[in-house]
Amino acid sequence: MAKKVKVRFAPSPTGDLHVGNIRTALFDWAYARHTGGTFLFRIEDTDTTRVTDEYIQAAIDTLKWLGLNWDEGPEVGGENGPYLQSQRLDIYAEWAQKFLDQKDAYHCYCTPAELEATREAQRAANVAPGYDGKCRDLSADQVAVYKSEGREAVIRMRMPDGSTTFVDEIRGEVSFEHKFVPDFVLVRADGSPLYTLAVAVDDILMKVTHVLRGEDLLSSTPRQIRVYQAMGVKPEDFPVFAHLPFVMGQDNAKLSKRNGEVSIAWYREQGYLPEAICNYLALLGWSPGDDRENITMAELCELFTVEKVHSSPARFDMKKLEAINGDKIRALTLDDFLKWSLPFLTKTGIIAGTDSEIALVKSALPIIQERIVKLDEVPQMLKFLFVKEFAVEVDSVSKIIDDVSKDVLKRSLKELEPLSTWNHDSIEAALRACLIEEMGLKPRIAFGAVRIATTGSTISPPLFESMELLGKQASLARIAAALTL
RNA sequence: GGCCCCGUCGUCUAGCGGCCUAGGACUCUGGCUUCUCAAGCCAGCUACGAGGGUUCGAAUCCCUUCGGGGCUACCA
Repeated sequence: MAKKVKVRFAPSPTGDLHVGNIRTALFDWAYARHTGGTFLFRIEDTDTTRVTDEYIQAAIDTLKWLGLNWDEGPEVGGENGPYLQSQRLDIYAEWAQKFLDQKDAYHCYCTPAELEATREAQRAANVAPGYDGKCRDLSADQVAVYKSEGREAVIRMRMPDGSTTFVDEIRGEVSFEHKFVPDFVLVRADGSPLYTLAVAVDDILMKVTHVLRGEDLLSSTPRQIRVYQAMGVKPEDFPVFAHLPFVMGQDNAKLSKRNGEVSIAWYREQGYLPEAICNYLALLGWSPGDDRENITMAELCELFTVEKVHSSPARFDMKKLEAINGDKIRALTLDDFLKWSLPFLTKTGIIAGTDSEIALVKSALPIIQERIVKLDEVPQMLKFLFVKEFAVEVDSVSKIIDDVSKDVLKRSLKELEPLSTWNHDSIEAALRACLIEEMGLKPRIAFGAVRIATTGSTISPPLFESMELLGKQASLARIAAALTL
């Protein structure tokens, strides 16, 4: 019987989680859910100079916001914790000592300057750069000399001769000659562990069965496998590796701050829905195999297999994300749309959040739902319903001060004033009768003037519905005011 | 430089030897609809990096080449 799948997402929060990280997290999560396995979330904070508590918290919040819930990890705990590597230092130290005792690893006293000089020479000589194994077999005397010089040692893993071959679930069999995989550092001179040590130890100790991660880690896999071997793990117990293709920016370089907005926090502020982000990201490097593109989280879990993941990198396309976000917004129920919209309305000060305001927003949302792509457009769309001191946009004023417009507005006022029933049907019937039929105007001319007068802009939600929501009193007052411009 | 990965429309992709005069989606262009903006509908543009093989037949298999990317840290 196959082992129960356990997939881990293990970011190193040296900044806000970005699009690439999230795509990896999404695939990890989807694979775990698809297989009925466990999704483990681990924080790789061994580089204390770059990881901050704020970034760690932000990573946790982002995953939660996206709905990528984890079964083991920060906040939820689990039997293989702790899940912050900074809290597991003693574990790594123990293993490092064991490797030392087994002679799989050794102390290296070379200074950074010496290592740099070696690399320079190798480069100049056109040979593979990397540690030359100088400290592999130091005698006690030599060690004593180094120590007397005040040198501090790092712990290096000894790479034996030969090669490492493993099967990558996405790329097939991959092989590395050890002469191109130099002895690597496990523990810094200050005693702190490096990624190379911590990642391998944790994946084994936390019983991870599948490692789905970015392809930048592909060439570090032989090192990871070397640590498994030193730990005494049998090959059949190694995790399965699958290296996901990159998400690239417009300029065909790995996505970074330079080539586009990559922080998920930014997308959140712009009004993208988590489901849209996940749907779009799912399509970057993966497809269900048919023409389906609108995929829910539940469907993703059902359909996701590593087999369908690409081996080639994908370019991030904001336009397509926007299109999907628009689709997702249109598919929202009214209550959900309201829930997502409210924060944008209050944040911009359009509404304070009173019950009556919320009720008006709720009745107005249906008429804007199909005309926005992002939630941050909601305030602009509904502003006219809430502004205390209404004014026509400066650019639009000139369009309603001509004689025709004045006539339209005067006539509208006269026709609307006696209306006893104020709804979009009655408003439309009244305005059509007088402006289109009697005055013989083109609808876009006639209604355009009324639109500017009542909503303040040439662009608005449907006019009659807008006027209904605005109310008779305010509508008429605005038309009257427009006549004085 | 060395090692490794990758290569279908502008972009994301379908395709796993004949169903391909290469399908879908986004973008773009034109049109329809229309009270603005959208949405919706219709149409159009545009791709198998190149060169060799293998085969009756190749986007699909092999080789070479070109191009892109990653790694080459006491980062991850």
